[in-house]
Amino acid sequence: MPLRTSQNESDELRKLDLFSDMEDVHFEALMRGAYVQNFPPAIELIHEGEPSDFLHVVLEGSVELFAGWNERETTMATVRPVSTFILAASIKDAPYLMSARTVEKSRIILLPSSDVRAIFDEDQAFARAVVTELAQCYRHVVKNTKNLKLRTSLERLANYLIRQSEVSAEPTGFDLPIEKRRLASYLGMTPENLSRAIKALQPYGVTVTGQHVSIPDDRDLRHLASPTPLIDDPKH
Amino acid sequence: MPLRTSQNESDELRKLDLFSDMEDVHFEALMRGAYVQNFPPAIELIHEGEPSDFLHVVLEGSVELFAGWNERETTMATVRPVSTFILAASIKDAPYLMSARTVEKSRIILLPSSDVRAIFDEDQAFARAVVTELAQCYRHVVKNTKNLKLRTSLERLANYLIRQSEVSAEPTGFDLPIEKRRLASYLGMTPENLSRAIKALQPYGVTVTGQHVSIPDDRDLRHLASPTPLIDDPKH
DNA sequence: GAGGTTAATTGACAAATGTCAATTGGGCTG
DNA sequence: CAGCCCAATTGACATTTGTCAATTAACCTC
Repeated sequence: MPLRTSQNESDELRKLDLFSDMEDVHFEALMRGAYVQNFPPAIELIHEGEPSDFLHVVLEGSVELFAGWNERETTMATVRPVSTFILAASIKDAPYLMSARTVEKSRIILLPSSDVRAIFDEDQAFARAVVTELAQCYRHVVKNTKNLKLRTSLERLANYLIRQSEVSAEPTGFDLPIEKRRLASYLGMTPENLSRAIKALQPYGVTVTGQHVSIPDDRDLRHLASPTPLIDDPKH
Repeated sequence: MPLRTSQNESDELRKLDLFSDMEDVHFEALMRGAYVQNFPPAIELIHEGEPSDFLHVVLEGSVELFAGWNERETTMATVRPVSTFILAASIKDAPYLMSARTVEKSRIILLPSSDVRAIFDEDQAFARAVVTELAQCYRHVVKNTKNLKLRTSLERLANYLIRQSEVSAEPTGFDLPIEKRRLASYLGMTPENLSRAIKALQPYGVTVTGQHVSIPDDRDLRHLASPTPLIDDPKH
């Protein structure tokens, strides 16, 4: 049963760059039309090809964006709190190019796309924030394309691990944020190949135990990986 | 030597969706600050990692967008008249993620990015057109990623040829719009592999002679390719 | 703690694709 | 028209990655 958002949840949403500069009256109108819902794992929230009736925001849990073709499927991204996904389809009233399903129990806000578009037409600050968000999404996917076309699967894994290590900034290592079979799919390889690639990175200082990764000395790994902000840094 | 744009060229630019709803006074201001220049083939217009000082518009000729990493290079897109490229970097004042070079002799308009951003802040219709353009660019790259991850190189070529055949709508076939080695790179394979893939498609009704492609009966090809608008249709 | 289920690893082999070099074809210039 | 240069094709082989199946590991429920 869909519920209205609590004050706390509205505040969480307000903090997002996308909504933070929106006029109060517009934000309140958006919240009045919003639903919040809990979903169990493995529930498909949207399906590629369908019209985008809502703009979704992940408040808790996580959501996998994936795409399929001819019985094949690939993971395109994982969405974590607090963030939206597939803004482009909502804003332009175009069909979804990707599907989405919950990875774990998740709490999602659904904002009617028609409300979002109406405010977009009225609120200049929101329009600008939409542009920023779309530009960032676009740049992110361009980097992903470069990663896929320019690097082998071993190089993609190496760079991924370096990136995650930098983000966690823990000297004892970090936990992979998703299951290995999904990580494999995201990186454009099979689970078997990921397993072999993880093993192949051991001589470069990488130790993986279950979900835990530690890289006490990453110099060799960095030499193999050759990270560049033009591919690997989401903020660049 | 950079020249100012002629009335004819301004008119060409005005016709673009990106600029067509811009207020006259803003468009005129943009044109006053614009340069137009002829470039011979193989000239690098922009380099990845560099700041985006100009928004470029291709009036004549063609421009290849490409990216490199560790001595490797890949073709990301080909830009034809009349259109812009890499709007996201200009609008957000971010470094270019791709380089661009002329494929043939080309006539390019250069619009100072600072002028573009200033008008973006002022002109609501232009801001909306920017959103449309960015959403389209984003969706295009997502389809490209799906193509790369979900399909083999043979399938990518098959779908590319079907797409080009539909666009040309000529019963006698069409000419490939770019050189084969660049097409190979764009589709994510080596020139040798493209050559073999072209050969492998002959039993499916594909005949290639130099740049000319004819597909008198495309039923078998379509069966192999399984085209879908969610990957292959730029307007979907 | 046992049993069941799913994820991950491993082995063996197949397929797809890349690399390198030689040859052929096409286009351009003098 | 000849010569040169570059694009494309082809052959042989290497590498990367996928597929399939078996085994092991991990997690969850009763």
